[in-house]
Amino acid sequence: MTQSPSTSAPATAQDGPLPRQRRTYSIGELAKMFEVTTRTIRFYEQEGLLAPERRGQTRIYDEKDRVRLKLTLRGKRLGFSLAEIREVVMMYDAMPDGNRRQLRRLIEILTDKRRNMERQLEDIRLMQLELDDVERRAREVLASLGDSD
Amino acid sequence: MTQSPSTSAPATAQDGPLPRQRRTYSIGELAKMFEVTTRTIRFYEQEGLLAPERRGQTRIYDEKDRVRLKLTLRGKRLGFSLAEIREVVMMYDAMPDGNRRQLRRLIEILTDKRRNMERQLEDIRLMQLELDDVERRAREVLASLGDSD
DNA sequence: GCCGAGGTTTACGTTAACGTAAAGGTCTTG
DNA sequence: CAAGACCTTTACGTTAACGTAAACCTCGGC
Repeated sequence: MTQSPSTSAPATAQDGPLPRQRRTYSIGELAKMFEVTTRTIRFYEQEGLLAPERRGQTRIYDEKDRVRLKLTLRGKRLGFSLAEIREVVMMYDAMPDGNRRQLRRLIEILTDKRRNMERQLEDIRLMQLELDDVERRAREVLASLGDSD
Repeated sequence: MTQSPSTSAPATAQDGPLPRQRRTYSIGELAKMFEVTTRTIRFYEQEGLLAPERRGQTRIYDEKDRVRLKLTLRGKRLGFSLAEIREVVMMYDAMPDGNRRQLRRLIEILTDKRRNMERQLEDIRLMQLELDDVERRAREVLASLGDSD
């Protein structure tokens, strides 16, 4: 299958209106899309963060999988471990029939993450000031280098 | 030395005005202050991020060291590797007598970090929205649990 | 004089998050 | 039908950032 935005099926004429967003993806497509390796994606599955369907051996990812991968990678960029991400993701999935204790626990976790975000915001603000400062100084020194060097 | 905010010296009466902020810290003090282990602090030194003085064997940290540790930990929280942090820190130190190439390189790195910060800001914004959403749903489900369970 | 609370070095262990390699299956295109 | 371009599993390797343990020094107080 030498590339070709994989639609789920050839779609015969009588299929009628496609069942709302029936797009699917191969592992390679997702990998390119998010600039990660296929290894990474398989690893995330192994860690319980993804659960694509299979056509034979081959993994078939749908829109939901893509979104989940996107969220996972975003979480990673923010310094969350895969375990943390999985915890939220799994609880989110189990929500509909979750009991009180689980739901409260979920909300607790979310509150915690939010605190984390707040701190990061502050860290970023401070770090930006630092960077500004360092760059300003660097430019000063650079400017003062009339001809020497 | 059963704890006692280590001042550098007993400071005899004739010392005159203390040479601007002469406070020093033991490794244990810093560890508590930043909630890390002493192992971590020694490790950072080994990685070239700190270079405290020695009184005999013992490490003596001053204000500059403390600030550097603070910045290092902040960088870590933002997902920078120690190598990245060291790169900036070392270039910053070498700045005064840095040549053009080095300075330009430093500015380049800073610009890169800044882009990183921008992305993180966006990521946080999005993540906060996600968290809001998940929590809202969780509370809904929780509220709908009149008496069952 | 020794005990406890600090400090030190050396060195091996651990964990997360993949990388990398081998060996093989399945299309499809020249 | 052979060559690519994909996909698969299995399994060992790697790196960063410490943790943990052992064995030691040193001071101030009782």
